[in-house]
Amino acid sequence: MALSHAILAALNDCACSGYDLAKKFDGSVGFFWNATHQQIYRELIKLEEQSYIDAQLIHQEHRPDKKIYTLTSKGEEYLRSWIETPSTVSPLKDDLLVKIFAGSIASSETIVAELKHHRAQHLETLHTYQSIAAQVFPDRSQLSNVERYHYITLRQGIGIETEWLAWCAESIELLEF
Amino acid sequence: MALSHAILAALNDCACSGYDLAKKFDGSVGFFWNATHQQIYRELIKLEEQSYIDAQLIHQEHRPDKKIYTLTSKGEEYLRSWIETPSTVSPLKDDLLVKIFAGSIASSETIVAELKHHRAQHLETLHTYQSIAAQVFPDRSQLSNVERYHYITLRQGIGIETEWLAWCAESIELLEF
DNA sequence: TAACCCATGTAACCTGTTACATGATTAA
DNA sequence: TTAATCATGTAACAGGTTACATGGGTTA
Repeated sequence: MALSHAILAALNDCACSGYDLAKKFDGSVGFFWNATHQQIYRELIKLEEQSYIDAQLIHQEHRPDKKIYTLTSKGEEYLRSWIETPSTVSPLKDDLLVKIFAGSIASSETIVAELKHHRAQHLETLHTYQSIAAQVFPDRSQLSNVERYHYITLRQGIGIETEWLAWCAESIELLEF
Repeated sequence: MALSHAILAALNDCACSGYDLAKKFDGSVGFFWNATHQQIYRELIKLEEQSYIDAQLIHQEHRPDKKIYTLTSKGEEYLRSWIETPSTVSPLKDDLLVKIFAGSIASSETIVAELKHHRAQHLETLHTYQSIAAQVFPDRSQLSNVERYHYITLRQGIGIETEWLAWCAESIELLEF
């Protein structure tokens, strides 16, 4: 039931359509929870059946109609009670580490190339996070309550990506010399 | 098809039964790929059908019989070719970050308590990794090829857990004062 | 004598992925 | 005129979770 929580969290941030949500899941919430548009549409139907969200049909000229979803008070209560229930650390699923674990059956050049490839991806993600930090949180001493929480999640991304980069560099060195 | 790779990687490390694999997925490979025993048994059947692994039935007195699975050369080739195919960074799925993203609908005490709870879990994991490092890799200048790769994955765990701890501490401070 | 370990499995269900489908509008 | 954007959906399948089931052996 975790996709539902991510959707409710996104809708709590701002009411929007399934299509908008799908785009949000490519940024913001999507940085720590990924989902395709099909999953989102399916989940929205269930959430509406459970009265956690309300849909308002918006008729548009020259564009397909859309449904704007809003959290109901029941949905908000449900989100809050989930947040208040302690959880364990989310399990990892990481391809790169599986590859490196079995790395000895390939050549070290292959593994080093893959590490460099991942280093480039992490560097790009770090740059994305840093530019969001500069653009949406230029003044860290003046954060609203909502902003402070968003900023904390951004800091996590920046810290973790920085750590990945350091580890990639260290591992490449260990394998090249 | 990623569980299959994790199983092949585990079997490449050492031939074992489904039951042993399930235990391995609570440590070693399990640190970066989790799976239940039901998933493992189901996947083993498929891998055997595809001739990526071979089963040898071991009859035991006073204990249920068991099947020891070994990688075939076809399975090894398949694992190697997967490792040689570049992959993108694995997507995240993290409950805590979703909770914090929507943190403003709960009290800051709730969020701080959850951060402390997670900090304790990360500290425990870090200790686990550090004791493995001390016990299985006491002399880092004398690593075999296989050990070097395992050591690199352990270093990742140590680095990431350390970063999580730093982030938890920083976030708690931001919310408490 | 209760609980846990060894060892494997079935069944039902939920979640996630991929492909396909529609149809108008807008920018290159 | 080609591709992308807006907006929603169906269908089939793969992967993951939870509960249930068996039955002997060992440890507290």
